Amino acid sequence: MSQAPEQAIVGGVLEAIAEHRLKAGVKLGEQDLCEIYHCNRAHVRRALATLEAQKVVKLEPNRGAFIATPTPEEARNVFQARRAIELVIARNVVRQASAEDVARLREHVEQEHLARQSSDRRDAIRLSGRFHLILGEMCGNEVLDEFLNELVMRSSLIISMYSASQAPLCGDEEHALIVDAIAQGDEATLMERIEHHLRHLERSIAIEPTNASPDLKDILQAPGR
Amino acid sequence: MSQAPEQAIVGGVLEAIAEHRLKAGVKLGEQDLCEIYHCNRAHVRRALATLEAQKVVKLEPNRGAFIATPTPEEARNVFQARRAIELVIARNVVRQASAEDVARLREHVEQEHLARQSSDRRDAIRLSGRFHLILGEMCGNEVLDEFLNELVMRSSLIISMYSASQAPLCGDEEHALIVDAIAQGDEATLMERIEHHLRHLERSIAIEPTNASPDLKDILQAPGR
DNA sequence: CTACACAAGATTGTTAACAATCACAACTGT
DNA sequence: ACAGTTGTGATTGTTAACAATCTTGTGTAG
Repeated sequence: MSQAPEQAIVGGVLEAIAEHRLKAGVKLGEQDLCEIYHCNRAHVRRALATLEAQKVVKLEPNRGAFIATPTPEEARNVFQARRAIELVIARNVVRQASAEDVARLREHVEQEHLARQSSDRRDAIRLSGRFHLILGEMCGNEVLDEFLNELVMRSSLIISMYSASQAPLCGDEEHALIVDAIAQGDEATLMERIEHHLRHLERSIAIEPTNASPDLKDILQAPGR
Repeated sequence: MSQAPEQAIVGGVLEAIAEHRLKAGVKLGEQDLCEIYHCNRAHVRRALATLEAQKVVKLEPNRGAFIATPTPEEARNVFQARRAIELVIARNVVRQASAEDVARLREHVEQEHLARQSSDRRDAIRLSGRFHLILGEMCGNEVLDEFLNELVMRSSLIISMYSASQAPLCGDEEHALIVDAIAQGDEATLMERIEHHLRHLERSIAIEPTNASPDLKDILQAPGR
């Protein structure tokens, strides 16, 4: 089977969520997706099944597919799971990080800094979440990496749903401090910083759902695609 | 949309894996599944997409769907992830378990004991894995519970793939000792026992793939379905 | 103005048919 | 006997069409 259309749809939806272009509760109409991705409905329906298995989308019988809307309890569960996973990932990273790994992380933090200064908010959001995903890639355990990917995506939905104003970014210096601890091989400090960072992120989210129903075509066909 | 056929297929496959009736590498033909579950191919293809998203099945273009075959590295990653997840779950359980929870766990351990004595191996296997899933249900965090479900399922595949002889069950008394620690609210002991138990299970698996290609109809239409 | 009923269009659910690809058996040549 | 080629049937990939359900707009009554 050719999975190209399915992969394009799944990847496009996940990316739009990561960049906060696609919000919780938005309806993903089958025909809309067919037109956006130029494919047959069978591909769309399969991609939606995949997205549902990944907790990205909720399929409602006879009504269609909607981006998931996490409850407050689910939000708390996601952040607890994140702390569990990211602490293990961090431990793996600090134990095996090479000089190249550290340089890559520093480079990424620098890019975050530049994106903030250039007021490119979408880029800053993407890079902010991406920092955590790079740690997952480096930890040497693909299972943990996959879980982290799912948790970061679900965090994105939670953030876009429960942030009254603009989505909060990770603290300005917190990523840099995390990289410092990795570079120094200081496991205890690293764990503290990761825990502090994630609790800080969780506290920065107020429980206020925002409402939005933007144009699907604009979102999924973002500039640069 | 009516998800009944899709759910039946996904549930049936997962259950067959948990009971070691369905082994790593087995081909799941679309037409076979249509006949077994009396549904149209569209349902089968969607269920297979779901199973792939859950890492249960690997879809190969133009060749079909095969039960996943974890590599040795993946096996190690799964067990490391399991230790990370199950330790957090255990901590949650010991902090919030009620008297009813403890009674439920003791009842379950007793059932495991009876299944072992009655030589009902399939039941013993199912109950053995189920003990861990009950802890997940009790931990009050559905995200962790979902991850645990996936990890236990993948462990089942690893066990059925890498065990040269009969699938090892969890140690005879280890579950009972875990329940004791929960009953006594002894968090430190519980964590030790969980860690020891999981490392014991991991060590009991030899890296010897077994080969089998049994009849799909017999497996998915097990007695009692 | 509000509430209810009905109809029409939109959307999702389902199926069957055809196209494309692969696996395997049979045949041929060395 | 073994290796290579070809053909056939099986299986997967894809599409379109029809059925079923839902949503929305319009009309009517109070």
